[in-house]
Amino acid sequence: MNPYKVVIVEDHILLSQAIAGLVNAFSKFEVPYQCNNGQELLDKLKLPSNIPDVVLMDVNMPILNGIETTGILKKEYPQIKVIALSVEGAEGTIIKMLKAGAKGYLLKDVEKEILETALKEVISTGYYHTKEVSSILVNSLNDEHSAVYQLKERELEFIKLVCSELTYKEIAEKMFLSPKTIDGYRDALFQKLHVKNKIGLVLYAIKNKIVHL
Amino acid sequence: MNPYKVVIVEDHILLSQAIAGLVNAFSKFEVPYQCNNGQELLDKLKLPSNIPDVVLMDVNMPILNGIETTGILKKEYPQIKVIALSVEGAEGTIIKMLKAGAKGYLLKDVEKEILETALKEVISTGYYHTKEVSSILVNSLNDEHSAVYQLKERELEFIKLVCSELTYKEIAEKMFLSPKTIDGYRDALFQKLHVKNKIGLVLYAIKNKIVHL
DNA sequence: TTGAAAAAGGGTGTTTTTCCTCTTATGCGC
DNA sequence: GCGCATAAGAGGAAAAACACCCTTTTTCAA
Repeated sequence: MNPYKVVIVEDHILLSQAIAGLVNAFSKFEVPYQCNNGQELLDKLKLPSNIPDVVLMDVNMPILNGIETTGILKKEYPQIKVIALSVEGAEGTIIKMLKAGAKGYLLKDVEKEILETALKEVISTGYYHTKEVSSILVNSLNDEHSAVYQLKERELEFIKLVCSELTYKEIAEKMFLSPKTIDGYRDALFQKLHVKNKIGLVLYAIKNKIVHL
Repeated sequence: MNPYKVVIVEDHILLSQAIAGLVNAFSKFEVPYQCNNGQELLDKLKLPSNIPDVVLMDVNMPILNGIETTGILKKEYPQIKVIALSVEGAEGTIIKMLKAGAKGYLLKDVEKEILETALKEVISTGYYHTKEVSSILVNSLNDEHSAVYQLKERELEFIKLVCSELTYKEIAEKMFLSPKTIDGYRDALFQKLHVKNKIGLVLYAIKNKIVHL
């Protein structure tokens, strides 16, 4: 039987090449090609012979990130199993990836044996999660960390503007809202996110990757 | 002639193993062992036969990080060439690593050919820097990004307190200073760091690892 | 279609932040 | 001892942030 095709989507080329080396060394798996970002993958997939069995997907990438890409794959190519591969263990990120359709989530500090197990499990059972990810999932079912999912588009926009050193007056202008409405956004978020002031909002935003540094 | 010994110090095991695979594939280089953090390396080095020619050093690691470890190596084992390997391109970090004694600084998104070149160059000429790192070095010689080194202990303490959602009044109490003196700290920092307000201060602190999330 | 909920806007007052200026101390070279 | 730079400390006022309580408009599902 032919080996399973595993495509790596990862912008850190060194890591990408290195993982490809590992996967090619596993029996039953091969890496036909690698991509630097989600858009490259989508371009490749237009040719049916390029469709892999598994995608090892980095989360943070330029142009088209792992979350967006996984979401598109789920719609367009549901037969492809996506395993997320990330340095980042932030709950928000993990949950976003899983919601987008990832079948597994590996932190980049796993050993190669785990990677091989994950590939085999995803092929045979359809999913694979490490203990760490499973426990994070359970913990975040209904605590304040999942609040990020209840934030509306407008609130996210607001938070991003707060993080760019603007005053509320300036934010009001940018969002075409009255300063009073902005007060409302602020007060609502303070309560929702359990923070005391602007600083707390900024810290929350950074921790939950609403803004990037 | 014997191949050069290259030790990888990296807490992300998958990446560590992957890089080891790459390096072992280079002619003239071999990886005798790998470490998960700086402390493991120092333990290993107590046995003279374990002393390598080059260390590929991650920057962010638990227990003993890359900057501290490099500093110790410079003193204790000056013959070992350290090449920093990091996902992070923050100027502050790069400068700290180079000050600590790193002979090269590679971002983890370099291609394996660059890694091989870097190893060869460091062995033969004593250093290797990519264009990116060189330009960062030049740019940061005398602009505001190097300001972090001019910050006094008290100012760092102040910034840390700002980042913990305290008001200036509360900070004044914690630092046993009048709120008006705190005003002075704040105004001085705004000017030094070219930020407009508290938010800017917080962002600066996070970017430059004065505080951690 | 109606009524509950969410979004937008408003008033008023307090607290905190920000900006500008000023004095006092401290050290340092001559 | 004298001038001079430099840092700590502080006053006053304006701006912004924060808190609390309110009304109108829109949305959307029962």
